[in-house]
Amino acid sequence: MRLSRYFLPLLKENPSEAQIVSHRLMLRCGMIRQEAAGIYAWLPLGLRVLRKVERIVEEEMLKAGAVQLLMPTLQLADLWRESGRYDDYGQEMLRIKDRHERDLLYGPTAEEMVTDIFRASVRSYKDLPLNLYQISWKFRDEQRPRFGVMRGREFLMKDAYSFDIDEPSARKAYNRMFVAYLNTFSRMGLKAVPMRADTGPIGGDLSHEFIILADTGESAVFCHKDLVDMPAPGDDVDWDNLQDIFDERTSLYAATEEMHDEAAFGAIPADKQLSARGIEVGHIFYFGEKYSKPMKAAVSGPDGKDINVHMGSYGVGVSRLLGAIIEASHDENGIIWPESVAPFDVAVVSLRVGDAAVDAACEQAYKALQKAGVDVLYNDSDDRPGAKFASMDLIGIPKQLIIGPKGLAEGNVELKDRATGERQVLPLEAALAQLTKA
RNA sequence: CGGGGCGUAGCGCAGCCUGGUAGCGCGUCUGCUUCGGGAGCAGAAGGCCGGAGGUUCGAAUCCUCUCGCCCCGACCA
Repeated sequence: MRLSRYFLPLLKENPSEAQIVSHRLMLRCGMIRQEAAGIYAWLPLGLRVLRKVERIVEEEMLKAGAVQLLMPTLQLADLWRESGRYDDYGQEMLRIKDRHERDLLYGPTAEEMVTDIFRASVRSYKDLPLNLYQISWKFRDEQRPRFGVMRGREFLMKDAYSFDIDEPSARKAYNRMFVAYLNTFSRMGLKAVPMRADTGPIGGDLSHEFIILADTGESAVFCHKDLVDMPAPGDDVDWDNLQDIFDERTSLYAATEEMHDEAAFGAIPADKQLSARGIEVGHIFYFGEKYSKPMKAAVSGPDGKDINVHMGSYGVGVSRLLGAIIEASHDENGIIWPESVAPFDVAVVSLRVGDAAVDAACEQAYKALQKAGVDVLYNDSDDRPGAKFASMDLIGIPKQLIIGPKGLAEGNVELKDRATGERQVLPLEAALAQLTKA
């Protein structure tokens, strides 16, 4: 992508409404634009990151055996009357009437609809276990949206729903999501700690929140310090037998404020007690027959009798994750994107647009990187060098290939690492070899 | 939903108290000179001062009502 043909509306000054660093940086980088309280347009740079985060979520869901579908954002109220939640949900649910005066709602979640889809097509226990998920826009009419995409009213959520024949099988499904979540967040450079959590209006009796520790987090959390740096389990696991991993991660104390037990926390050795704030990026629930029973989602068991399916649901705040990643990875100059979610892998920075040698070297680099499948942003704007350095640092591209007349005269370019600040001076070919070898 | 604050140029703000031709910085456009960490000079464009009523000869400024946004709490992925 040539910057001169791109849409990247950077802000030099901090917008006054943005209080936390991720919100400020997302606005300054031209990733998002607020259209109403808690409602944002995703500008090209923000959308690129959102898509990369989505892709990681999709890949990890696939490994865990979940199947992607896409349900409508508008749902019929009648479906929610079946489960009883139409009246329970309150004003957070955006209610709409169509031209025939039918009650609709903009989905804040989709347990009812996925259960409806399930019960229409699945009749036999032999089709289980099943996990259906989607990544789609949700709307919750929050009383007080804030902090940019961290608490929007409209937000992108991955929501998965598991269907099993009985509780032991459902717990295995729960464990698969538990492990998939640890791997997902780890790939984004985040340290997520699973914590015992309240189930809220989703219902049920087993629930964990995945928390990123950050001073700007909205929740007060308490946990054993050893959980924070515990590495993710990775892909090389037995997906049908994850109980040991689950037990390892849940035997140490970790709870959100609502579930906090001061006595149990106090029993942790003092130097291992961690009381902090956190950002909730994922939340998983097991709730058994809460929906399958009232909505009559049953399958025939081995003995021919109908059995209500045992369900769980599993959410990841995809748009919120962008805020969490930035909170976890930035410095005074801007965002430091982990390579896995960076909007571009490499920025080719021309220090003298119009200089024949510089232009030729930049074009050569741009084409070679594109050909190698590298996401490259070619900064061919006629800004002065200082302005380019500042803006490329601001938007946090992991590698900057800096090409200017002085270096070229000696046969060299400069390769800069955004995270470490480390710079190498080397010939263009060597730099390209490094950038394309991965 | 309780409490507080703010709406003036794309962004950040001053002007309002004490009514009298709407300003500053950044950005944008033109030209010239520049060019390795947010350049300099010269010129230019851009605002029904959130909206509606009212008071007044005259309202960004005073009064009333509205809409929107932000912050603190309560609530929530």
